[in-house]
Parts: sequence; C-alpha cells; structure tokens
Amino acid sequence: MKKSTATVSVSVTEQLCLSLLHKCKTLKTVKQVHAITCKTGLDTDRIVAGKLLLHCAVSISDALDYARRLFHHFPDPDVFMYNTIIRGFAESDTPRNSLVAFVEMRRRACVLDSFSFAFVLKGAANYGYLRGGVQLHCDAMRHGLNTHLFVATTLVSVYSECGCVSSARKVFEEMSEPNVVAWNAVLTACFRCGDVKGSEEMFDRMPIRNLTSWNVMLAGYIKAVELELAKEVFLEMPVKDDVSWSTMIAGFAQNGCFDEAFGFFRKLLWVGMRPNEVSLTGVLSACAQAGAFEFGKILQGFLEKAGFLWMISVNNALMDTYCKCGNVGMARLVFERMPENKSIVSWTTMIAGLAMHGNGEEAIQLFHDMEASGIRPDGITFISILYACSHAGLIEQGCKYFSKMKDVYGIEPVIEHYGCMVDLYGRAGKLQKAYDFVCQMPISPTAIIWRTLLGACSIHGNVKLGEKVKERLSELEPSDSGDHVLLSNIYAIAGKWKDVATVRRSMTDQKIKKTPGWSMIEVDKIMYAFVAGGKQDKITQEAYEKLREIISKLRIEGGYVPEVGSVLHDIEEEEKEDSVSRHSEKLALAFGMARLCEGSVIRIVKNLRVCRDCHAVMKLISRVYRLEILVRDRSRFHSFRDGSCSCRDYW
DNA sequence: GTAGGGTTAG
Repeated sequence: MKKSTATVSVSVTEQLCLSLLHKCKTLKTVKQVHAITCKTGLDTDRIVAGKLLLHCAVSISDALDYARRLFHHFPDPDVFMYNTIIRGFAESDTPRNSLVAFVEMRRRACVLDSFSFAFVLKGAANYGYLRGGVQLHCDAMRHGLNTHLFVATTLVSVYSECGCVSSARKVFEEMSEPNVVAWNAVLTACFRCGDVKGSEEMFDRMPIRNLTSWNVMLAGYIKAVELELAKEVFLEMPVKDDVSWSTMIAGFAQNGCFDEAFGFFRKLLWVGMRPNEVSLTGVLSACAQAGAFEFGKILQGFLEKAGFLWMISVNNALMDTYCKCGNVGMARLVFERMPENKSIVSWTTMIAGLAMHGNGEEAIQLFHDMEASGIRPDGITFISILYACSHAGLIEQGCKYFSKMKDVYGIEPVIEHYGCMVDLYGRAGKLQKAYDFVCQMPISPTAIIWRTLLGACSIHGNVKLGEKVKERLSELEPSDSGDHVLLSNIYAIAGKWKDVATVRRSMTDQKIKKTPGWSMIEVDKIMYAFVAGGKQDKITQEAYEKLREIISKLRIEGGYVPEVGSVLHDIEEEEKEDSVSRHSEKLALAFGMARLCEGSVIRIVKNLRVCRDCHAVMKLISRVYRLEILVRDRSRFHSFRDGSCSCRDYW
C-alpha cells in the first residue's frame, strides 16, 4: 500500500516537472526545474532527464553547453539521449561535435536507429563534410537504414547541400515509396545545384503536390533569378500561405525589384493575410535598399500598431532601413527602444549604420557597450568597426581593432577584413603602406582588394601607383568597366588627356560599357529613378528645366565653375560641361527641388560613387538655397549642409 | 518521449 502511494507521488512530480519544463523559455528557468529534479531524485529518471536534455539541446537558445554537461553527467545515456545531443550539435555552430558524439555512441555499442542517422547526417552536412556523409551513408546501409524514409530524405538534402546533385537524385530514385516530402527534397536538390530543368521535370512527375511543393518552385525560381517564372507559379498555385507571400516579397527585394516587393506586400495586406517575420523583414529590406524613408516611417507606424515590434529581426531590419535612408538618429531610437534581448545582429547593424554616416567615434563607443553587455563580437562586427574607422579616418584605432580581433577574440581575418584595412590606409592617403599591406597579405588579394586601392589612388591622384594597381586588376578582371573609369579619372585629374583617350579606346576595343549611373528620389512616397542622359519623358524634362535654372543661379550667386575631371571622354570643354550636367544625381536633386516642399530634407540614392562636380554642386546648393541634402552613394553617406559635406570631401 | 521538404535582418 505504502509502495503504491510512493509510485503515484513520483509520477505526479514527474508530470509536474515535465509540464514546468514545457513552459520554460530561458536557460535560467530550465536550471530551476533541473534543481527541482535533483531535489526530488528525478534527475536519474530517464524520461525526465531525456526531456531536460532535449529542451536544452534543441528548444532553448544558448543552452547547448548546459545540455552537454547534463549529458556527460548521466552515467549511462540511452539511444534517445545520444540522438538528442547529436541533434543539438548538428544544428549548432559546432556541428563537428555531432560526429564526435556519434563515434562515441558507436564505441559504447549503443543501438543506432533511424534518428541517429538522420541527425548525424545533418551534422556532417552542416560541417561541410561530404566524405563523412558518404561514410555515414555506407554505415546506414550496413544497418539496413539507408532506405528508411526519413534517413533517405535526409540523404537527399545532405548530398544536395554538398553540391552532389547526382548522388541526391540516385538516393531518391532508389526510394521504393517516396512521399511528398521526399519529392520536395529532390526538387530542392535540383534547384540548389542550379538544375532548373531537373526541378521542372520532377515537379511534372510528382504524383501529389502540396503547398510546400509550390513554395519550393517559387523559392527555386527566385534563387535562379527567374523572376517571371516565379510570378507565373505564384499566380498558378491553388493555395498561397504566408511562406508563399514572404518568398515573393523577400525574393524580389533581394533582386533589387523594390516596386514589386512593395506591391506584393500591399497585396498581402489587401487579401487579409497577416504578415510574418520574413515578409516584414523583406519589405523593410526593399525600403532600405531603395532609400524609401517615408514608406519606412509608415511601415514603422504599422509595426507598432499591429504589434510586431517584439520581434528582434523586425527591429533589426527597421534600424537598417533608417540607417540606409539616411536617418541614423531614428535608427538609434529604434535600437534604444528595442526589447531587452538585442542580438549580435542588432548591435552590428547599429555599428555599421553609424559607420556609413562617418560617426566613427560613436560606433567605437557602441562597440565597447556591446562588449560590456557580454555580447561577443563576431567577424561581421569587426568588419563594421573597421569600416567605421576607415570612413572616419581613425587609422590607429583601426589597426588596434584588427589586432584585437585576432589576439583577443581568435577570429581569423577574411578577405573583407583585409579590404577594410586597405581602405583604411588608402583613404587616409597612406598609399604605399596600403600597397605593402596588400603584398604581405597571407591570402591572395582579390580584384575587390586591388579596386579599393585603385579607388584610393583616384582620390589622392596617384598616377604611378594607380597604373601599377590597374595592371594587377587587368590580370584578374580585365573587362571591369569601373576599373577603367577609375584609371581614366586618375589621368583626367592629372590633366593627362592623351592617356584618358587611350583608356577610352581600349574600352571601345574590348567592347566594355560604362555601368550606367542611376539615382532615385522619393517624392510623396513614390520612388522616381533617373538615369544619366536618360529618355526624355515628362518627369526628366521637368528635372532638366529646374536644373538649368539652378545652375545659372549657382554661376551667379555661388561662383560655380563645372569640374569636368571625372568625364571619361576627351571632348570639348562645353561638351564635358554638358555631360556632367546630365548626371543622374543632379537630375534627381533638381526634381526633388521642384517637387518637394520647402524645408524638406532631400534624400537621394545613387548606385555609383558621386562624381566630383555633383559633390561640389550639392555643397553649393546647400549654401545658396539653404537646403539639407542627403546622398547615399555606393560607398557611404554624404550629408550636405551650409556649403560643406559630412564626408569632409573624402570618399 | 526525438525526425525529413519551402521564406528572414548585420
């Protein structure tokens, strides 16, 4: 009698612990439940210990290390516990550990089941360890588990993640009764390896399709930049869920089709669908790239009202939008008002935002705040902080962080970090130092590295080094139009018109076309795009008319003389003037001045770097017209006020 | 008591 009461009371406690555990969202609360299990002796109960382990290893973030300790503490882990720890490691940033645990499991002669193989295969894929994956495949065969539906499906995706589409398809073709999930896996496998035709064939062959199959097609076409085909599938699919909509919004935004991304978002609301994290970050990303500030503000209002601001990722995307739309102050407000659990992305976004606006000191302060708050910076954080240093001319600080990254945090620099260092020295005019740095890099410099240095040669007018660097670039990417333009600019600034002509000729001979410059401006929440010397529509006419009026006022009141150094052609002076006067950023600016009401800040986004003459014109306009102009170019922000620019003529 | 396929911000 006494014994049975005890059994009942243990099972009640067990139930209680399990239900408590289910509610735990943080490591702290899980630890409290763990303490209860220890006190009640339930810590040796397989079911409770297993669930505790599962919760730490899979459900809660940053609790994997605790899971590892729990696992090692248990004297005789069973197959469930092994599977759980393998799964936890497989999905972590140390997937190699899942293979270690698997080997240990085999050594201890624990029974392997389909779960063990499915999880450890995922670990091998995430570790990028194809050979290990193949070994595990053989091992699964020995256990007769390779044809198990779940294991085989995992094998299909593992092989495709490793780029082996033929192996993936082979595993699939050998499956006796593939279900819709297996079919979807093989569709994804074909797309992942760039085999669009293969996916289409598979899709036609499928005996049944559910919603996910259609979504796979959408995502696949978008990845292959077959946007029209994606649209066709989207129209054709019988049912659309939030993933379908988010795929379209994020996909079109990623491919620079902002208008369409906005359009899909509006339509999503129109059909009564509730946006999710992905569609929201997608539409915000479109705003960020397009520089659509007013639309961004409207979205923030919507996010507040509809209760989306508890999502960290949405806040991060909103911050990025404000930074890229030129309002770093509003980004900072979002950052300060964010929920407690800011992520590494939140900190890095804010640091990068301050950096692109030239607020180097503030970015450095924030980096220290981040360290103090216990968040460990990663490689991308260091790219942002190095970028902050180079754009604010903080050379010593930049060098300090470059060393700190390696010495304190053990992060090995990658090509982007080296690029920042070249920019740091190059922008500051330490061109020889930058060149020596490139020559001493432990990894071979890419075209981007040399291009950074060529840009610096152009800023500082160093013809000799510029020529040397261009030679390196010609070996790596001989037909890049930007490089030719940069070299031509270097010659033009030095007045070497003959050399300019040679560059121009070589461009014509090699059929290299200059990337057309475009600029965008937002007026009444509509984005208007202008192209240099573009078609003569009504909008462009209006911009030209206003521009002529502005230039003549600048000549009289501002003493404006056009700077034609950056004109590629050795043409007559008058023609050169005409050529710079057609630059897209000037047209966008003139249009903004014609349309926007007085006192508004003019925000322009340009795809290339601002030219010297446009930069000078904007400085003058900001003084003569008492206007604030904000330009985002390919490299940074320029904030023009009272005749000067925040970049201190340094870009 | 655990899985496999589709969308995400720096």
